[in-house]
Amino acid sequence: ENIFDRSRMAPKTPIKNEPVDLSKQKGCTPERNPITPVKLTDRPQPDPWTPTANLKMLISAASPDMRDREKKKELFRPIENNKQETSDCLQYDMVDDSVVDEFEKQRPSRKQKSLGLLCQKFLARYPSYPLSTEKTTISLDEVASILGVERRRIYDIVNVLESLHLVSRVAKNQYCWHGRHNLGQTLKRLQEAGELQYGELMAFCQHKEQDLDYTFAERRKDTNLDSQDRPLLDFSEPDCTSASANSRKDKSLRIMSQKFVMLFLVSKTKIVTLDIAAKILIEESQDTVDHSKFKTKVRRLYDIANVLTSLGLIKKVHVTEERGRKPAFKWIGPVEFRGKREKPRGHSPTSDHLPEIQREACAPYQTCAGGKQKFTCHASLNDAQPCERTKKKLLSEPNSPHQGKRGNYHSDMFFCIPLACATETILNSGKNQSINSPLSLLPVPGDSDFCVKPLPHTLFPVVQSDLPGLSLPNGISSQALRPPVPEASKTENGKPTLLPNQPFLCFPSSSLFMLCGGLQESVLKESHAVAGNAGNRSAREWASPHKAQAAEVPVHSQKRSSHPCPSPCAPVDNEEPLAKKQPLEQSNVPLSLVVPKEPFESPEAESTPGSGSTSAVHLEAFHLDLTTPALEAEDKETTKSLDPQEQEKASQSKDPSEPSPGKEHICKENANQPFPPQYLYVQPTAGLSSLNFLFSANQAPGAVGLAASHLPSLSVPCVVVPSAALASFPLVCSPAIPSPLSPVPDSSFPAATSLNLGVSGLASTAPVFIGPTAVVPPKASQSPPDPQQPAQPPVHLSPVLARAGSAVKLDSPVYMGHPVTFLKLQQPLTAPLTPKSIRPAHHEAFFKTPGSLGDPIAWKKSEGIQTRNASSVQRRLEISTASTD
DNA sequence: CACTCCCGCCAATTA
DNA sequence: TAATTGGCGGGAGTG
Repeated sequence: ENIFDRSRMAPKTPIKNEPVDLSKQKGCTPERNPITPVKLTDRPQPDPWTPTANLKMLISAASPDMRDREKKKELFRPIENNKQETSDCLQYDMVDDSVVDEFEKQRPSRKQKSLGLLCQKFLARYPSYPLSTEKTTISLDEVASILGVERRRIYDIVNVLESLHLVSRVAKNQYCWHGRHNLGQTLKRLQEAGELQYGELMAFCQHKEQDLDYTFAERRKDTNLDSQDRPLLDFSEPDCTSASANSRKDKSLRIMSQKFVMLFLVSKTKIVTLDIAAKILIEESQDTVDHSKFKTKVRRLYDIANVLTSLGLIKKVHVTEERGRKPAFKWIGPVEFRGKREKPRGHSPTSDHLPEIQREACAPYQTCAGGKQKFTCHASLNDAQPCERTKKKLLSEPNSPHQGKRGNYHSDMFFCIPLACATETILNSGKNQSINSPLSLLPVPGDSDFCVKPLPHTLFPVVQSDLPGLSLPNGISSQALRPPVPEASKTENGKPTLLPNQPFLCFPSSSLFMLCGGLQESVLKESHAVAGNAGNRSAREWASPHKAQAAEVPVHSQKRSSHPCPSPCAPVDNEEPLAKKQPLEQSNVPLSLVVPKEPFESPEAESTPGSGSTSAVHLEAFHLDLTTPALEAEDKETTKSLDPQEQEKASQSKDPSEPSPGKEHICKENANQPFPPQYLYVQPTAGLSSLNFLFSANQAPGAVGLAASHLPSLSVPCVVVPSAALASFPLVCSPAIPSPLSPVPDSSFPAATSLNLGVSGLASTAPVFIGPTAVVPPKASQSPPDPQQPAQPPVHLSPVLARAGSAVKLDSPVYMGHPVTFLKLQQPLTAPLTPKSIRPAHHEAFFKTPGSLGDPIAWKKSEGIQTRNASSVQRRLEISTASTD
């Protein structure tokens, strides 16, 4: 283990010494002895101190120069070096502070011992942007002794840094320092993941914090899913990670850290209050939040916040709310990640980084996939073969036990993220650009498949058989997913008319998105014009990622450290859409928490993306499966529920408008459809796998019994589409209503959707949208009735569905005509956001929905993963039901 | 008193 | 079994 250190260690060590001093900089005078400063004050005191001091002394004597030199060397880069150097200088200065320290020494105040200060010292020892070539190893023992603290403290720091991939565990006692080169990507991923998981929540929070809290509690179950999500977060680093290292289970601190960061990234205001964060982060299933638990969570958040503060990512602030002033933290780090701001230099991807880089750039998906394939799939979306692979995998794997495993990693989850991104975009969509990308995103996953495939096909009668797959839990996810894919392909092939016959369709989250996208079309269009192709791509990629996720799901990922993928999506995403999107989104809301994005966004994008993401996260397996299907659906799905998928596709195709290019094809085809079919679309909830179902207004409800078993039986025209990427399956019920969508201008998506559906076959009159997405509202408004009806059916279908129904009820009150809301969610995403236009409504809707969601929770618990899936589904359902209107 | 959050026990995991 | 990790919460420092 030490080996690594050897070469570098020497130099570094010295450096470290200096750093110590740094912490004190504030103090004042610069003096040389770094050692003295902080530590002295701290307690390490006598003993430790001495030793440390000695070391420092030695270092200072000899090393200072060494260190500098070395650093300089490392720093080769001009620019970065400059910065670093500067920092170094600072450090030195810090050291100098020793004088001041002396004063302080006498009384080591608590502050001096703070984790934040300790973290600063720790960070001072390493370059923010280390040369790629050089790997810096960190010896915990060494650092602990140098900094004069117990090792336990170092763990606190390292765990948080690890969550951001600034370091990775190489071996026992050994961590590898990566610096901030990939911070941008990591943040991006987190943002994406956050969108999926927390988008909804954020929205809620904004509206009703308290409610949210409750919601959260309810969702906690879902949260479990979150745990699964973790993986997502964990992007392990390729290089350093040692398989062994990862093992630890969950590492709450790591996960919490990532989630906490996600909240900031998802929050429009970039301000997160501790209490809200704690509530959101309390994963446990327990509804009741123990006060003690809450306190513990808050303690941890402080620990994390201190580290993040030291990293310059957040700062402490106070939010004055009605109830009073609350401690909060504001994100002051980068908001846009494309460029990876953090990485100043164009650092070459050096050895260490390379892997990651590659991942990011090209392979990211693969990487993530841990199951590389997954990513591949992603890519594959573009490439036929890969996709197929993924599909296969999905098919096979998904079914396999793994599904749920989180083990796999989160990375998978990440994949999902793309969706999230999309969502975000959507949110932003208000803004065209962003929107475009989002749309594209949404569509992408499925799109490519869908689009490619003839939308028309999509409509084939739903195969009930497919439904089975849908059946909740395990089977469902995998199956469902699978089917979709095949279907998609099939759709292309030919099963065009699904819709007509089928009462309802289940769309993979992706599909949903698609739908949403449709709604957003307008937006998309706008944006697309700009982004157009690019958007499509992104979409594809995303889609593929989803698939990948699905695929990956089965695969386990590495343990914590391994993160496979550096966010595949990121690369792509970052580029166009994301950047655009994000900015927009954020800007919007002032709320303390994340606020929902723009109304539009919320609706579609979110729904879709969110669902996808969510599902991915939570359900992973399920979602994955589902998603996969969508994407890959062709292969798999065909077998199973191709039809549904197709429908979904169709629906997607509807969406296509949004999606950009590829999708558009589909869309066009779909477009043919006169208009939105009526259906209810249920967004998948945020993180979880959500199943999106489209119910034809007509059939709606009852007819469709979604229950897994039912589905098949249902001869209904339902189509279940696996959400391609995500697991979530949005449900759409097409009521027979016609117009709801049309009204929805904003939500082009809905409209589009409806159209598609209608065209596809659903004759349902009024389309109802149920779903998190905002889209719904418009539709909903128009077709108020639907929601309920649809809801009922769902109930039949599966518990989930039922819930959905129930949820719907709940929702209904909330929304006025909006159907909305989604269910899911704990963290999910939520799509909550619905479209901007919707916003007001959305907000409410969301909230309300959540309430409805509560029921779902129960379900969730019922079964782990499955539950999750179900939950998501349920949620969706609920959403759908809710509002009708 | 409320907010922070240090400290370190001790369980879970590893080696 | 010993060592490493890290969850957790008592309770102290600060304002």
